[in-house]
Amino acid sequence: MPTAHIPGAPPAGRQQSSAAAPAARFQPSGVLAEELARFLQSAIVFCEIAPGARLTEEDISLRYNLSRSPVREAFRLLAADGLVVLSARRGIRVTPVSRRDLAEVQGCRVELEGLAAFQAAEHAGAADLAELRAIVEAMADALAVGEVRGYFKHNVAFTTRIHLASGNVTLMRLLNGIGKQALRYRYIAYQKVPDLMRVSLPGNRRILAAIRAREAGRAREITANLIRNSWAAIEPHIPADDAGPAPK
Amino acid sequence: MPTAHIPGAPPAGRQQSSAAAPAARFQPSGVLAEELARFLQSAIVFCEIAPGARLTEEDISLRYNLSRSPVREAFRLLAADGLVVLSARRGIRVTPVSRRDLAEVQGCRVELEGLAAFQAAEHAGAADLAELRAIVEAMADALAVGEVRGYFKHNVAFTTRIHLASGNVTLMRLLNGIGKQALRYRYIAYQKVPDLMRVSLPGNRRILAAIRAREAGRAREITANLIRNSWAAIEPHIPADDAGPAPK
DNA sequence: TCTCCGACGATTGTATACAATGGACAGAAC
DNA sequence: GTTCTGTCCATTGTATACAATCGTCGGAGA
Repeated sequence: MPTAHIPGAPPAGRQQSSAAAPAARFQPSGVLAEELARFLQSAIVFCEIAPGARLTEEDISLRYNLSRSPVREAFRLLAADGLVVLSARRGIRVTPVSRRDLAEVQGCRVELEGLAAFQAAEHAGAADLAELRAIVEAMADALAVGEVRGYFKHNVAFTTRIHLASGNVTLMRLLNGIGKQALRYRYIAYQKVPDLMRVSLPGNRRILAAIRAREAGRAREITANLIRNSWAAIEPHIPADDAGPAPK
Repeated sequence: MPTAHIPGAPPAGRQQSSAAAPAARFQPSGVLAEELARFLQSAIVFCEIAPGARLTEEDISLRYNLSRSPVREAFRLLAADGLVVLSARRGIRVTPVSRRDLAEVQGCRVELEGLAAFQAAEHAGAADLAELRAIVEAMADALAVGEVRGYFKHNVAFTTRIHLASGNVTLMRLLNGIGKQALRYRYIAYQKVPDLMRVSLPGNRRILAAIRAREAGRAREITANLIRNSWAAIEPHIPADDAGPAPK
């Protein structure tokens, strides 16, 4: 079975550094492995690489004209975030989506995002509050014009900013680890149920209000509820079980 | 500044595969990177490599007679678990311990371990319960003869088994990520405050009882309290702030 | 026709060589 | 004496070659 198609990549032929054929849309600036991991992560989150798709290290290294070292490292990074599954000498698979996985991810998120909101309410500084308010406004604007992807990105920024405001690096590390996986589901949600925006925006406004009022417990509750709501909205759009016959 | 001393390693001289000089106590059987990561992890958790110690990839590869590839990968694994901090071209440092870090780790653990206990109470099967009971007895035996390290290991096994019984792979992944870091603190705790065992054992018995009785909420509460207790017991034994003048 | 066995190929695991970068230190200029 | 600057070196980043392993597929035998 051939490996999966990957968008935004050169046509799989190795290319010289002539001006005519730029190195795809992947243009590394710093450390290759990290750049590549970010690039692939985005492709996976936005379902440009399908869940369950199969990849190989050599595949990617040929496609982007890199050596296998950084490619290999990039895949380890993605695996640590739960976005791909490595199996020795059997290739690499993009983690499939499933209701079971969704339940696990959201269940953990209820606790951790709740904790982040709680601690953000305790520790947020003026700069955090101002930034959060600005992001909420950007979300409102995106909602007004119906820009789903724009709303999604601002929503993610809002969440991330709350994590930051909590001042808890360990918590951020954990949320980062699970968050990548969650992002896929969140994106699917907004794609399939754009109306989720109408519920999400007021919810986020209330979270911000609770944080500003230093009502930590309330911030936690609202956050938890919002996640549970979106969870319920997403669930019907995820295949019921992983796959028919589990591929051995 | 020379790199840190590492116990259980050959005397830094490269050695041939003669029978006389076995390859240290590190004897890989499977994938080198993973084996090495496990080996180093244990050394870090048991403070055989000091917090804050400096290492380099080449250092380790010479010491254990490996190439840099698996060594590099092992360090990435450790970094993903928060046990070391990588900084490009400046070497690798074993993550220092600090009260702030302790607070973050334990704060997250309260939520996640609580969730694990909750779900374990919901889902544990007969095999899980039997195993948990056996482990508790082993802990009691270790306590009876005052074997701190033995008690510690069984205690870790108990926790891990609860994670498993929760049936939540994502949660296990998260707990695994933060757990490695927590292990250091837990080990320091039992070393400095052996009496912690006397509090811990009854607590664990009550957790098990709650799980057997399917009282999920109670299992969560007891777990959370136990963690908070040990947290309080550990704190005085950790240096108040990271270090005097933050080394830039 | 079914099963077992063996060879081959795909894919990752490991080793090694080379490149690039950033810090430390010595020396000169002020 | 202090500061700036340039060189050198330690250390990681990247490229490539080779080894090991597992699955697959075809063929032979029952």
